Amino acid sequence: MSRSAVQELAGPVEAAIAEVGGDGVQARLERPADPAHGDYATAAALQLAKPLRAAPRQIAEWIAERIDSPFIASAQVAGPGFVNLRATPAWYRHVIGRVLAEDRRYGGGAAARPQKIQIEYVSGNPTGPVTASTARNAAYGDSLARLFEFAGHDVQREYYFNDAGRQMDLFGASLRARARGEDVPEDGYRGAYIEDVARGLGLDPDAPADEWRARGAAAMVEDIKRTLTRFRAGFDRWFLERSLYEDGSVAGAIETVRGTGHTYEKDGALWLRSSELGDDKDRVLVRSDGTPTYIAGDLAYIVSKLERGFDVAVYVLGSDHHGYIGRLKAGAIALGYDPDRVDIQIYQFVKIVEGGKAVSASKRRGAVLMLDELLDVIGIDAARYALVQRSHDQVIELDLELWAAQNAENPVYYCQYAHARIAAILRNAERAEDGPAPGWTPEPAEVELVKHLAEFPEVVAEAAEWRGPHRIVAYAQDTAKSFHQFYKQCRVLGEAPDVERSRLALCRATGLVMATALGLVGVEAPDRM
RNA sequence: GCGCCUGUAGCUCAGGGGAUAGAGCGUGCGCCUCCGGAGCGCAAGGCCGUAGGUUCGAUUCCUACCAGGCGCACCA
Repeated sequence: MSRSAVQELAGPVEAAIAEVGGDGVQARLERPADPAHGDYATAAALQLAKPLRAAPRQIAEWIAERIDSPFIASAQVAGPGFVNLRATPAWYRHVIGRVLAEDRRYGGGAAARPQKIQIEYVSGNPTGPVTASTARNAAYGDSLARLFEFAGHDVQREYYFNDAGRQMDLFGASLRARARGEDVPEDGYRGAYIEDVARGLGLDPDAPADEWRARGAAAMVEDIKRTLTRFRAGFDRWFLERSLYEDGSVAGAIETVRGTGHTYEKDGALWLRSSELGDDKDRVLVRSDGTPTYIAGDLAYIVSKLERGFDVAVYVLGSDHHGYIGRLKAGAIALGYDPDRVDIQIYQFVKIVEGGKAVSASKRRGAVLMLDELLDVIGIDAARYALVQRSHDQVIELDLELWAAQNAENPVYYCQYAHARIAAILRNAERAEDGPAPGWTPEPAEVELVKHLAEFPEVVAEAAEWRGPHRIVAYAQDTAKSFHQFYKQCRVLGEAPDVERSRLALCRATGLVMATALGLVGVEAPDRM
């Protein structure tokens, strides 16, 4: 783990804060709204006013005069008690040097506390192809997993196939009915793909429903894996719910919660007393007919996850499943685990529109946009970018026309274009650069760009901690903007040797960071477009 | 009724206690003798849903209310 370049500025400031009696108070450097105020600023003096019983501006003076660092050119008190800092050219050169030295590792390994994290995402019944709505789960979950890994956590990605239960029986029955030319059962699956799948299996229409179910599920599992791979959503393990029943895990989990005293019997069923553990109501674990509910399976799965040695199990679920939070946490407690080890992330729905008209609907009724179709229309990069650029707890609208456009209206190209431009400059350079020249002093556009590069490690750490990969997209967009401005204002090739060399180094450093950032959300950083 | 999420520019949305609230798209006006114009600059456009509270300081945290989305099975 490495301190970010911004923290290298904060260090001397914190030392000064400690000297004036603010031991342990963080500098928390921020960019002043007005660049005329300086490069970074700390509001620590304002927070110290009360404990130190002194005027904030006075404290700021004390801090400012004690700051001593080769990377800080000046420290000035301003406003109610801010200390405004100006970085030295040496710091800017240092930042570029660090990015180049750390290469694609730059920005990574910043997790405050590396953990073993298991992340389960997408997951669902293998009753049909992956839909475009589910794509948000895949884009978000996969980006989170990439972020965790990059931040320094040990990550396992898992897909949980709900291949047991009534939905699967309905799916099998629907396939069989279609093959026999009959109407699908009530509540059955009516999507157009059902007929294709039924035909593709080449099974005797009169084969037992069980066989239709098993063969259909196997085919859908393969189809789901193929589509997700195409979408660059990777998994280390494909877990089958059925296995939990077959190896006795479900029975074992039921015994465990019985043993901890969090169950009771009523109306011939076994209930989990979840209402006392934070859930809104009690839940049936074993039906009066003796069969376990899906909750029993969920409990067994929690045991499976946590007993495999993960510190935390992250679940990525759609907003229609938000009721799971209370249920799963209650289950974890009943099983004797710390509920904080179950980390449930809920993402809101995607409204897919085309020309202002909604195109998404339920899978069971058919007329649904599938992920493969979405990718055919707008491409993988645009789909990943569009689905992860906004906070996961924000309902989003995905306009097919906008994202399919091969022009400047399409936001994904803005970032990619910056990377391609950099690649073009590096291609055209006549000699390899070797870091910024020793006496180089950056111009304003360069200052701005380097600051962005310096802040990347913190952005990564925060994005991972807050489970918000959209911050990476926002960062990539900001950095791209900063580069485009630099490109316009500062010519690279053909300038004086020291300037050219330094700017080439800055270009290469920016290209590296852009590629890393886009890679974290599964978007490619092309050298040519 | 209860619970979760959300109300910020014309539209889609960033902003996880700090100074004059931002971006993309859209609108208007400019910028290619030079590294890729999928770009850059300038301008217009905001009671940050409403009302209270905490704080030196609130778009940010808390409460209530209003509005929208999603849920509240012995289905998964």
